[in-house]
Amino acid sequence: MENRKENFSQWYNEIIETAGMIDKRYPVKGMNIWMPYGLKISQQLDTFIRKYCDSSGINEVSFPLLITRGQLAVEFEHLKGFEGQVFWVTKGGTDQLEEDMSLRPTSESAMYPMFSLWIRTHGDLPLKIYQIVNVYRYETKHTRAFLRDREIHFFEAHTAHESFEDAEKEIEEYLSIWKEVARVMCVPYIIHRRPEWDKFPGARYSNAVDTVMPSGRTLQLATLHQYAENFSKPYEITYSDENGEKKFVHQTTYGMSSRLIGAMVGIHGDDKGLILPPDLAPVQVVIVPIPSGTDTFSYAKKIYEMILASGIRVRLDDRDSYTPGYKYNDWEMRGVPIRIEIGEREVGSSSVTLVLRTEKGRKKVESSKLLDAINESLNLIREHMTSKAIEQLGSMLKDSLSLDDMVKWNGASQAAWCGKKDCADEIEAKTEKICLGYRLDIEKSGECIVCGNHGKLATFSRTY
RNA sequence: GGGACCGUGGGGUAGUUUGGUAUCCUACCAGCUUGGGGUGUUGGUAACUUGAGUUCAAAUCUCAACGGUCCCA
Repeated sequence: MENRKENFSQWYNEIIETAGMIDKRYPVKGMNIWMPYGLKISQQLDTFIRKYCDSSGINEVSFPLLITRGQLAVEFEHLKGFEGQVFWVTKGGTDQLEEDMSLRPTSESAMYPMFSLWIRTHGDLPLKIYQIVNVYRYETKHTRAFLRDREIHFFEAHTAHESFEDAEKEIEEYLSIWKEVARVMCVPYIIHRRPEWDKFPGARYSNAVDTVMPSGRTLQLATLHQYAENFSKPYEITYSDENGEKKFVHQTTYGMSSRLIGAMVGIHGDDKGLILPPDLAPVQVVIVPIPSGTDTFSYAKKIYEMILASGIRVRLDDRDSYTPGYKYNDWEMRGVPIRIEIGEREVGSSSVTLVLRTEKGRKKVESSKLLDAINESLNLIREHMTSKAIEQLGSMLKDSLSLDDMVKWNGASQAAWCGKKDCADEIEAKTEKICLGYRLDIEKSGECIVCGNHGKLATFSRTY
């Protein structure tokens, strides 16, 4: 296993394959196979996302994959923002299609023509839907599993509202959903208002949730967009208000992707491999029996049944061809939060030995108190992971007082910025760091690090 | 968008400079052994990305495609 700190990129590439999350050998660039372990993690996360959306009154739908050229071209900025990274279907069988169709790069242009049919009156509003589907982007260079794929496992929520204010409230609501998602991932984050030139194509404004990877590059985890009437006008999504007046709806979107998985891998892992948050780990507890003269296996099986009955995701590693030591390393590499060792000592004393992935050392627990001990340990692991990740994020974010400071610092840099593109461009030219925008979760003003005019706290970094 | 490097059994590699018999580790299969931190041992299976070119002869040289990795905008 590569050293995570010194060679993060290689470590990352290696662990996602050896842990059995994906297989990168599929012969299409940027499209990988989700292997069972990786898929389970992703599905587990989707389950939480669905739960939070459903309880927030956003309903799941599923739109077709193909979008006609005509649909895509309705909103000019939107089309322009995506042209160059769209996959096109131009043939059906041997016939040229009358109209080319794109593999959705995102679903605005698929959904909004339908919105204009579905929405008639203010009684139809708000309309709130989401889907979890694959989207396609023709990245020509440097694909990277989970972080920059051509086929992307994607969550997108779309809402339509009567007023701008209602839409603004929805964006607040998105943020509370995000906080729940971040909590189960144990991933800390910072929030930005993206600069004008970097907002989503067609949006009024874009807010983004970012985090910092151990490599010092920032990673965008989620985006929350205010569209106002920018899409409802070209797509003619209107409703009649109480006075019978025709009005355009105000829209928002919320997007997340498998980058979340990449973030978890990168942020929590160590030189031994993955460390998975208890809520998302496909296996929360693994039992390793240690063969000996006495029958340790039946006892291990009993313990297994007991844990299983309590609803905890448990696995009994009864593989005969591997030694206990091999299994310890194997499950640690896969990031299983808790390991239970059962040998003749445990059988004799009616206990088990507990090992936490986030801690050194072993604990002996009486089998009668085991379930409580497991639940406590899972909580402890959540706390360990969260606090360590927060500390790590803090250490990757540094205030800079000059461009020289910024150049010297390998992580993300924070500085006051006046908001002008010229200044951001100069920072980028001299430091190779991109402007992520103003911090939305911290209010702080100061003199722009470039021009000295009034500015607010912003983040600059290399990005994924 | 520009540039560099790379592609050898399932994974990691030696061999490429100087063209000629493909190395080792790991994994896998069979057996014995072992088991509280990656058991040991014996035997076996398995590879030169693809296409075109140069040549008596190409993993090795040339060109292209595809794929991978990194750096710079």
